[in-house]
Amino acid sequence: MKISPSTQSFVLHFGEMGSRWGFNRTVGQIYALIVMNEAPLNADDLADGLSISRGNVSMGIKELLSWRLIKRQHVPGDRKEYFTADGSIWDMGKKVLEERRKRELDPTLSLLRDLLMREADNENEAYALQQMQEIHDLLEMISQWTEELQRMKPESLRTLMKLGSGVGKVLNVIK
Amino acid sequence: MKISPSTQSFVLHFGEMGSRWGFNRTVGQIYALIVMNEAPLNADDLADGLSISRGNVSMGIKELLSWRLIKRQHVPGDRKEYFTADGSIWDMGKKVLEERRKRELDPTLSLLRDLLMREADNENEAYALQQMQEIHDLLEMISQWTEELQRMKPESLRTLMKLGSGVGKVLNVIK
DNA sequence: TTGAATTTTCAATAATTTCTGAAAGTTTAG
DNA sequence: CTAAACTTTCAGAAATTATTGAAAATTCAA
Repeated sequence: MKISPSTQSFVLHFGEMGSRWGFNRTVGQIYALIVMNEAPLNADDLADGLSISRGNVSMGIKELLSWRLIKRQHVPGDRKEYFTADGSIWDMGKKVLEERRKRELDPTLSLLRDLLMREADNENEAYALQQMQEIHDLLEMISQWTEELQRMKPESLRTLMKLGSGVGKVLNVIK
Repeated sequence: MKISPSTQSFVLHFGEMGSRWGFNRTVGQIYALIVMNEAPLNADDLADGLSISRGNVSMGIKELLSWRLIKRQHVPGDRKEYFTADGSIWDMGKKVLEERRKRELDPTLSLLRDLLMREADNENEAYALQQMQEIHDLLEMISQWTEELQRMKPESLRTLMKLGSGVGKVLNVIK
């Protein structure tokens, strides 16, 4: 397992960022290393490459499998388990969004809907409920957009990417 | 500072979620409490209401001011400093997105651009660079959409919200 | 000015999260 | 079957992050 300097930099950086996307530094690094390698990697490659314990790798792999970001891959003639990225970069984006929707957005929406069933019995509470309603509507919209992205084909994505700063035009079409 | 049960539930939940949005539990709770109250609150209200120390409130306020999510408000006849939410719920969403873009997306894009300047001197590295390019393009697109949302007027937002599940139609217009 | 009211800072401590590595569990070649 | 190869688990240790509260700094009324 030799790691090129640029992969090294990327892996380290991705680890730091990972914590913002719902998994910890090590999990982020493991994923980055797998994504940067076309060839499947095994747990020892990962432990060596990242200088972390074998047990830590096992936990990380479990987590990444639960996000469906990596998949097991059998390498003929080797008894070890190997792993590769599950899907394209675009798939990665979709899965992270989807998973976060399930873990964060849905529970919050569910709580808000509960709270919004209640009647306000004073002015302060009325204000609070009104604010909750606005938050609910905003999150609901984000949730719907997220769902929509899931259904989007990679071709549409490519068109969307090429739009570049023309992205604004699309939103203007709406009104 | 009496807190209604529904506000209480919301504040606690928002605190937990807050950690996903770039600030910690306490900061999330402070913000939620301020948002739920039309009347400005002072540091003691917050410390009491959330059962946290005065020092912790001070740190939290500093953080929220740096995100421009709350603003100081002078209450005539009182020497204490008071705080209210800075902007609408929609503004809150925009600010959080914008701040995260600056803190997370921009540094990552900058690193990727650096790394992508290099020449691959073997097949593995070529593959890694290709993956980095795709990640770059995806993040660049997200960054542009985020920027676009900043410029969007609240009226367009309202239209967008009303679209509901019709959101998909809009994306189809693109291709 | 002065000093009481208020806010901020920050070292010490507490709470939480992550990581290790040995032991237990599982799989498979022979 | 057996045992070596490999993986997973998990209790304790280490590292990180959050919180307190007393002291220092600031603000402002008198």
